[in-house]
Amino acid sequence: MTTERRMPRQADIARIAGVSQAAVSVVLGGKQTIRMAEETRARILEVAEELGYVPHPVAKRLAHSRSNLLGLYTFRTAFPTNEADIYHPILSGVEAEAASLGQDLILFTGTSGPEARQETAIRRTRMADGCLFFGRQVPEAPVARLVETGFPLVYIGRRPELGGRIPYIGADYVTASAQVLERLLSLGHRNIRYVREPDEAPSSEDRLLGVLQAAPSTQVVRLDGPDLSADAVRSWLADGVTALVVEGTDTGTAYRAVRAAVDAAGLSVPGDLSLAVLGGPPGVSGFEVPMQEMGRHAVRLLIELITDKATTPQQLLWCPPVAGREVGPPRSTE
Amino acid sequence: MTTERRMPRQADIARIAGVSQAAVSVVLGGKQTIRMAEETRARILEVAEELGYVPHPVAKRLAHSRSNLLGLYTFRTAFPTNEADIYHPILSGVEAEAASLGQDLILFTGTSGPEARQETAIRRTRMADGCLFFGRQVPEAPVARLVETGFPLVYIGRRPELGGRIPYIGADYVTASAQVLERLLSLGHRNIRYVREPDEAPSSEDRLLGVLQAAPSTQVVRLDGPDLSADAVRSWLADGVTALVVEGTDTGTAYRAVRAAVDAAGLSVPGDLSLAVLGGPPGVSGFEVPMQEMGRHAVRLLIELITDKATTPQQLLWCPPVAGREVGPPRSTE
DNA sequence: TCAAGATGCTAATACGCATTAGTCGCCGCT
DNA sequence: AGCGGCGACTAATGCGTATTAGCATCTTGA
Repeated sequence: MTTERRMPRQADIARIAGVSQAAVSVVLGGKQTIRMAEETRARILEVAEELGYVPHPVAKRLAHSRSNLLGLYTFRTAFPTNEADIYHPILSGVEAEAASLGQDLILFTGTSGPEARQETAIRRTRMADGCLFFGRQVPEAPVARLVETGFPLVYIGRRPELGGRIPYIGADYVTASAQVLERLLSLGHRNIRYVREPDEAPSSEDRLLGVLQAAPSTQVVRLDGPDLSADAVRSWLADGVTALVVEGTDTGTAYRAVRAAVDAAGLSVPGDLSLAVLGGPPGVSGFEVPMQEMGRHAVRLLIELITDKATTPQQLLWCPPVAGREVGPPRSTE
Repeated sequence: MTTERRMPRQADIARIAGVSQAAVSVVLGGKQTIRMAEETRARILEVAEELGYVPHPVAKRLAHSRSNLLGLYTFRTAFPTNEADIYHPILSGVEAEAASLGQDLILFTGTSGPEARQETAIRRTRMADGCLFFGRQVPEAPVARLVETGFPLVYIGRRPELGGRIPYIGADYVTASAQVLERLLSLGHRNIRYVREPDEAPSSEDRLLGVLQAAPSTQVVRLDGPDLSADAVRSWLADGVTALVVEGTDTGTAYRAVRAAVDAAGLSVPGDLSLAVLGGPPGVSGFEVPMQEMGRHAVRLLIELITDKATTPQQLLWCPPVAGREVGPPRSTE
């Protein structure tokens, strides 16, 4: 036996309190710019309380164009069944920051499907005040449309596309990578090998840049699959290599491959060989990608864009170095 | 140099195509009840495509239609930093089903904060076409309001509150628990002890009901903290107990406590003692709570409620039994 | 030839709120 | 007396869509 009565609206309050709907809006909206007799204000508040008035969020949004909703476009599922979820910390940061700023989040589904579905999902993006985009993909046409119409969006991860007009929060891989190499150099390593993932991406280029900047003589090897043979590692060692630096990514495949090969070759780390990862699992020598912080900053930047207060729409965050146990002085080759 | 053009609306399409806004709405809305010349319809669609028209979801929703947005109210953070996240599989199911039904999700933030904030968050719930609620908490007043005004909502987990008017998707703990006990009985166990969590909840009562239904002579013990002593377990064994059944919950504290105590007592499982959990970690003897399925069903039920097609607004799902390695025949006490 | 019905569309309005541009009465001042 | 100004409010409008009632115009059939 549902009562099925309507929710009270401002008009109801107005009728009972004997004022206009506008008066109700003014009082409940807490506007100080408009004067209202203390008595009337009190009466309105009283009636509102009595009726259990709750502003209708949709109407509110339609009227003043802010919904306090931020979009989340993940290009994949936001709650993957897969345990090792690299985005999780970012999302966690996003949620925390959004909560503290009073913003709710819209999760767009169908972002991982075929291109046609993806595109309709990108359109739906507009129902939020602005949208966060995750990951490496940039569907140029639809994203360009968003950017051009001034729709606030922030990518997580550096994006040079569209002539550099895409706002983003990235990590400063160049500096962080350079620092890792500098540390190796200062420990005495002179023959260092850098192992890249097969994949290309700005974050990948940035790491390489940092590596070569700090240690131009570094030899670069590109993995062509998810595996690396123990023999390959042995031959590097024979060439005098004393340290391996591995690209770290979402999937961490390169690190796993290298680690497996090194173990298979029966080498001790860092006794026989130092090993560093550029943005790897927590605790491993190299540096850490500040995931949570990226999420938080992305939300802050997005809000700035929404409120037209953005100062720097493209920011790179500092990655804290990790000493770890995988790096040590080179084995004396004498 | 942003173009800063407004998003096109129906009125823009109407002007260009030389028809009324209503005509545009009719055509784009796919209404068959209203006749429209094939030519006009084509023209409108063409213009819409050209302008890249996207319906304004908020306006759509205000105008008594659907926005294809489902709310998610978690009473805690949706992306906890904590690794062991019991809700994750549910959320994963929700997301998958929502995606396949073309629904996006709104994550309400601030749902774990102080009561006042929680209440404003519950209000915001109306932004969506309907909302999923997670967990044990039922803030009676605001939820009653939602239910009474006919706002579609579905709880995940059985909820007897509000005179049983809350729609939910739960798990059939009674049957599942009874089956576990029946198995123990059929293996020959006669002296069984049931270990409950300190906490009370419908799901907790259900399990107890099932236990006593299948094996009325079962002794019930209630934990009063997160720990259990090895001595307690030893004394049970001395009393002739051959099997322990443990309540399983979100946190899994009871199971961990019992497992620790049994190990500390130096007992082998199931050699000395059989051990079963009512809804525990995957693979452990007892039964499994179909998390993913609950998520999926909840979404389906919510959609049914939204479209007024709900047949059974309260459903309990079957929990698959898990044989596992922790249950065996009782030790011959001769 | 004219009523009845079909066809193709539009005008008007609702949804619930925020906001802007007033309106109205009254007081103080010259 | 007349004017400015202020305090306290309201009327009107917009936000972008969906829906309903209804209006021309065109076919038909008798």
